[in-house]
Amino acid sequence: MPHEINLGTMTDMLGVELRIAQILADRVFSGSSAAKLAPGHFTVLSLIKLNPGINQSSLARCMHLDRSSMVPILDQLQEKAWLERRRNATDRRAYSLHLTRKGSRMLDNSERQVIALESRISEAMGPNNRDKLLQLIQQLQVSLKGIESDQ
Amino acid sequence: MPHEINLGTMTDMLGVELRIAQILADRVFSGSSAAKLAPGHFTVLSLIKLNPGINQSSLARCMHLDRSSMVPILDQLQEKAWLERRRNATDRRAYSLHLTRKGSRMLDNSERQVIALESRISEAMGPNNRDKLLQLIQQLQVSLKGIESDQ
DNA sequence: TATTGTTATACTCTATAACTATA
DNA sequence: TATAGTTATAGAGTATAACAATA
Repeated sequence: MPHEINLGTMTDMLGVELRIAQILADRVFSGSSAAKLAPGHFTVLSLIKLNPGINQSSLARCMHLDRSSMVPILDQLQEKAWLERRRNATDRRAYSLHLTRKGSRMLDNSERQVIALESRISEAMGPNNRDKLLQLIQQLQVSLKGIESDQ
Repeated sequence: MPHEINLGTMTDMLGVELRIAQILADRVFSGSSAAKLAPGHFTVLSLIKLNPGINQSSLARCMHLDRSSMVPILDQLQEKAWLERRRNATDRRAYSLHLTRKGSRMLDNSERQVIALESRISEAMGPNNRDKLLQLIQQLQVSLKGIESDQ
């Protein structure tokens, strides 16, 4: 059996398809040259880049994780000297998270390779489809947040 | 801070947005009444329903997991008497996987509740958008498989 | 030789609950 | 009292390597 039969693996449920797509995406990311960064680490550094100075709890909420789950992730990133925890001057309970110069360089480098990967996706599925997909995934997030806060 | 500020949490990278959407989707699924089934279990049972008699290795490949990772998942499902491993008559190395009556009922029941959830998503983001999103996610899977087999 | 399923083992990710320090 | 961060701990989920049975 040289190739997998693809019939019958497609459901009509978003959750199922999303899960499979994400396993695949992680695998492709990890197999690419962007993989000096773990997939989850890439996400964290990207969010800190977009929100410099964000604190740990807010970052956890962005990713829909528990505060305590952020700690070992941030420990690892700090150990690699890719981010700094700076005591927040006005609220001394909190840390402000910032990328180090080294972390910025690492992220920029990975981003370039992710962009190369995204280009291949754009090529494969068509650039309009790729952009539409991104927009719809973000819309889905908003919808899910609405449903979550209801239930 | 009653609600999370949503600005600055959207990247323009599929991988990042996919990851966050999936964490959210799992959480919403788990918080819903469909949650008698773990999100991963639901995926497995759905795929067996679509491919009755599939063997463990093929199922693992469908989900892009290692064969050995399927074992404990299937053990759990078998323990709950939701699926059967039947020795394949023609290839006695392999098991054919089948839902039990009980497993079918359980899955049908969860599917109904997933469909209800999907309806809420359709309502929230518009039915056309929801359908388009599903189609694009499946297209993404195909594209990712192409890229994976290259690298 | 190759493949199917399994085991042993280890690693990663995540959550809960309880703690501390600050607010 | 409430919140930010941490710790201890436990539970999932996953992979790698090696094995037995079968092809």
